[in-house]
Amino acid sequence: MLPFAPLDSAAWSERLRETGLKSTSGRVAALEHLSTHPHTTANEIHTALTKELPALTLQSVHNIVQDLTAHGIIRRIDPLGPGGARYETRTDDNHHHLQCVRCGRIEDIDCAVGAAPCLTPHSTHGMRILQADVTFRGVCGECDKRPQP
Amino acid sequence: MLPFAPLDSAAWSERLRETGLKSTSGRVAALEHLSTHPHTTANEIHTALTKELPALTLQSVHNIVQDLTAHGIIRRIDPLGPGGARYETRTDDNHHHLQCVRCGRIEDIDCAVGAAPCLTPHSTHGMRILQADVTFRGVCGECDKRPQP
DNA sequence: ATCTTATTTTGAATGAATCAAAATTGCTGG
DNA sequence: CCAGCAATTTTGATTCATTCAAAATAAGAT
Repeated sequence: MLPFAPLDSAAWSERLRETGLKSTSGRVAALEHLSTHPHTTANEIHTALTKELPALTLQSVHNIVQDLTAHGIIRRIDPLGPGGARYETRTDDNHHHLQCVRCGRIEDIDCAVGAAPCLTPHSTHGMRILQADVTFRGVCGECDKRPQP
Repeated sequence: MLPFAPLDSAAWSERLRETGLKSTSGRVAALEHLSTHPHTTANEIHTALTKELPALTLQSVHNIVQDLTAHGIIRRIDPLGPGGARYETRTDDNHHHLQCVRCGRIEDIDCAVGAAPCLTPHSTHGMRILQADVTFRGVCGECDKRPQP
């Protein structure tokens, strides 16, 4: 079970309108997919939605994730390594990530503190700190069983 | 003053050979540039070195940063937003980053704990944690003065 | 000095993301 | 319910970062 129940399409529509954005089938479908499949790329979203929305183009998916990111409805992450940007719908809970250094898999992990910023640096270089992004790197169970290549 | 004195070219040559890599002018120049200009892209390295090494191609710089990363001599970071991968020579001190959300500038910041992992998550999803990557996001002094666009 | 092999160059190709203009769709007010 | 405006998507092309393969070169060992 996900820590946050994924919203249904009506709820996503409402959220879009509240934010001043139009509710379109592409946006709602992308949000539904992202909430059940976190950390997916624009490409993966497009592939997944092409069955129910054959007309939706990859460029539109790029537009969608960019617009939604700019309005704070989704969050962009740029994981280490190849593969491009990934997106997620959990934006306000200050959660963190676990990434396997072998297979690249990403998992969510709740923040111990909860509120952002959950850490504060010693010296800030004159910067006003808003939040701390934490990514734990390690080796996942699957990859740990397998001998290294 | 940098927290770690940048190595001179002889020292970088030695470090390369110790690692089992050949010491080439491109690699040494890239390492010298990276140690004095942290968080630069392959493109920026190439542009900076083109004066002293006109024959060095961008593809070679990509080869170089990839090889050096694979051997742990430099570290790759993928900052949020556009612009591609960046690299740095500080690999063993478990330091963290500050990134301005407006201009994208990145600064180094020493880790409070020092040894990796400096944080441990509550639930690990069965993953063996090696280190914690922390990036503080905020608004730098420069951008805070300027009114928002 | 030469030989072996790693590295760089050359030239081309891929993949992610962006841009501009035309077509379409959602939503507002009549 | 229909018309009209504006936001959004599509279409088509382009840019940028990165990778690939084969040929040329240079580093370091013998």
